[in-house]
Amino acid sequence: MSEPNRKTARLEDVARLAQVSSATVSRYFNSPDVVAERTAKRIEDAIGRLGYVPNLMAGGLASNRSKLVAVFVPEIAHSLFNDAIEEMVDGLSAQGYSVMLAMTRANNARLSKLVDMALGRRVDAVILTGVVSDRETRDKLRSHNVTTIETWGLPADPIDVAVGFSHREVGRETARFARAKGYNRPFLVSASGGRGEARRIGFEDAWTDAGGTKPGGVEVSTPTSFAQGFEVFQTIRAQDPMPDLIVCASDWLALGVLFAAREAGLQVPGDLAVIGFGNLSIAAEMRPAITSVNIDGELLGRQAAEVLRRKALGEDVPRHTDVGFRIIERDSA
Amino acid sequence: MSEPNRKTARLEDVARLAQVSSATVSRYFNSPDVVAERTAKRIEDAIGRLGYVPNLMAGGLASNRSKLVAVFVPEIAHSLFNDAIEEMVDGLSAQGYSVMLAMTRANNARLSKLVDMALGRRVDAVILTGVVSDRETRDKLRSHNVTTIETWGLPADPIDVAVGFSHREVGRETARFARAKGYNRPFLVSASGGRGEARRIGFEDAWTDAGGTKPGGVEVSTPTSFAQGFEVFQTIRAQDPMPDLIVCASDWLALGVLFAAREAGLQVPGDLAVIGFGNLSIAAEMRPAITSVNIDGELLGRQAAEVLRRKALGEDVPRHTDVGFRIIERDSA
DNA sequence: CTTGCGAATGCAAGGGCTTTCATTTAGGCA
DNA sequence: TGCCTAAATGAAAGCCCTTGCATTCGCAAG
Repeated sequence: MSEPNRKTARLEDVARLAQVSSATVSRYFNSPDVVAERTAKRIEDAIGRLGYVPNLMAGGLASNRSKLVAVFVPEIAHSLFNDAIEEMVDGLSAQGYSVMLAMTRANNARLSKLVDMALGRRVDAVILTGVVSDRETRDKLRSHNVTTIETWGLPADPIDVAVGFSHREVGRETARFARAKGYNRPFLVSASGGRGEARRIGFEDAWTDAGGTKPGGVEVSTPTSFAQGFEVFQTIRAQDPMPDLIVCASDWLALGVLFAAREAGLQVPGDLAVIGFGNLSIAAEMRPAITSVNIDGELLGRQAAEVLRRKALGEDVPRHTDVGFRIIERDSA
Repeated sequence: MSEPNRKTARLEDVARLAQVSSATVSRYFNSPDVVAERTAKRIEDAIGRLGYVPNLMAGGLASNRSKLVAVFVPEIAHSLFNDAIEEMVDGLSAQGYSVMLAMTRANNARLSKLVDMALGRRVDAVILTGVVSDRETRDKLRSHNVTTIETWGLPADPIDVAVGFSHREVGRETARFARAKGYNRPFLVSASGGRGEARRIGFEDAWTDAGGTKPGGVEVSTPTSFAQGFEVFQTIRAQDPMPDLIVCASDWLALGVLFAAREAGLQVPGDLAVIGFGNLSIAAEMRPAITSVNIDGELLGRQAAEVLRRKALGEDVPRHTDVGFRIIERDSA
């Protein structure tokens, strides 16, 4: 930092200044406990004087470990995953991993290109969050033998390992909750795609198993939005008899429904109850606060990081890890 | 993909199979136009057969260009920047850059650590989006001589270059807009921190310059939220005379204010008008749709990518690029 | 003052690519 | 056919680290 170094400092420069070999400096970074304390001091000093920052590309090349993780998401602008991702990124950073974020835009051609980029950087792991992968991509990931963590869902046949929760079970549990709270005419606003359907089916199953009649519903396209909730309310309104509980595929939808309901002069939950999904912070902030399903993003991130750690040590890792979910009861249902 | 290769294929393996030197294969990837068509065909074929994916770490090491860009943001969960980031990531991907996303959590110690990580990976550029950097970090970025793009704001003395817009001018323009629309008693819900203040001051200046009396206001902490808007409405309500226009530091705030106003039985914009900032998609979806200030995230991303391109060619780049902004007039004001 | 042994360090061979410079090839023209 | 030039390709020297193995050091025990 103080030296007017023409080029960026290298390991060897540090070594020379600290009067050790570059191997020792390398060890200082990668296995500090093996370096004598006095030596470490000298090295630290040299690093500071030179403003040295290790070249992780060279390191990765030599060690064949990149300390890079690619996280794939469909999008970030209006994503339900953001909270979870945020916590996941935190967890990974804490373990020294850098995170490459890639947006697939629910587009398989893009996904494939981005996977190539990730593989090209020899990422230590690929994390797919709510991403639907096509056969080709799955094969590529498998054949390249990279740790792949599918998360959010909990697919029966994961590419490598899955850390998530059962959407089917979310549906079931929601039905039980609804029943316990005494609702009689639930209406499902479900999202298109495997996970949304799984929740719908789970709800329907548990509901009819418990003696209810198959609930009405409507399917909306992902990503779900506030506006969709707004619109859907018109459909709901037209039902006769009107439902007494709207189970939404996302908090955005719930917000829209709730808003439209209030505008129409309905009391929530008095005239119409609403349940969301995702537990976005706005669910808690809204008045009435929205009952929603929470996924523990932090736990998810920690488990993902844990999987990486164990894989790195060559340990066996279960193919499925269920992190569960929790219905957060608030005012709206 | 078909060959049972024990290790991942290397450039040399491709070269051997295609009966060319590895230099030629390298050229096939990096300057395709220089490779004869017949040769290219053979190489493509070999790549396909081996399922070869170039090792970007090795490439980066050799070329001293990583094709990696680090994007720093304070957070992603409830960020105003998400739309812009999304578009920026798209723009950079299109140019072959991978994006490393780092969250600073508005914490300088974290920022510093993350900057080290980025520098360690020898990123081609660092993009700071709405990130406030301390002196130490600025110095480090400067001394490491990495292209640094500060964006969202337009600081007077950027670390390297800035691509953004003037928050002061947003404030001014909003005041002009308010005046033109005939509002008389604006009230500012401003965000703490340099950018929020700049907008407030801009508004106040333009408003008083035009003969208005200094508008009332309240400052809220970032990140701004729906709940804050909700709360702030109570303060607004207590004003006598009540303001006729609430200028909010974010669409979240605007949404909260609007919601609270509706609950209180006020007509928007009849009894109370609201302006947001950020033009989140929910601003357009809301009923009444919220008048907001739009930043062209795509343009921002394109300009950032353009700066990288020109810097890479050794061209001079202006230290400031103003991408402007636009007030989107909708129903709420 | 040896000897032995673990702890600390050094040596040197890669890791997979890019790029400069040199060489070969192909094509056009006399 | 022969020569010249441009296009295409090849050879090899790095880029900056990590790590297995060899060596040295320091110190306790004999």
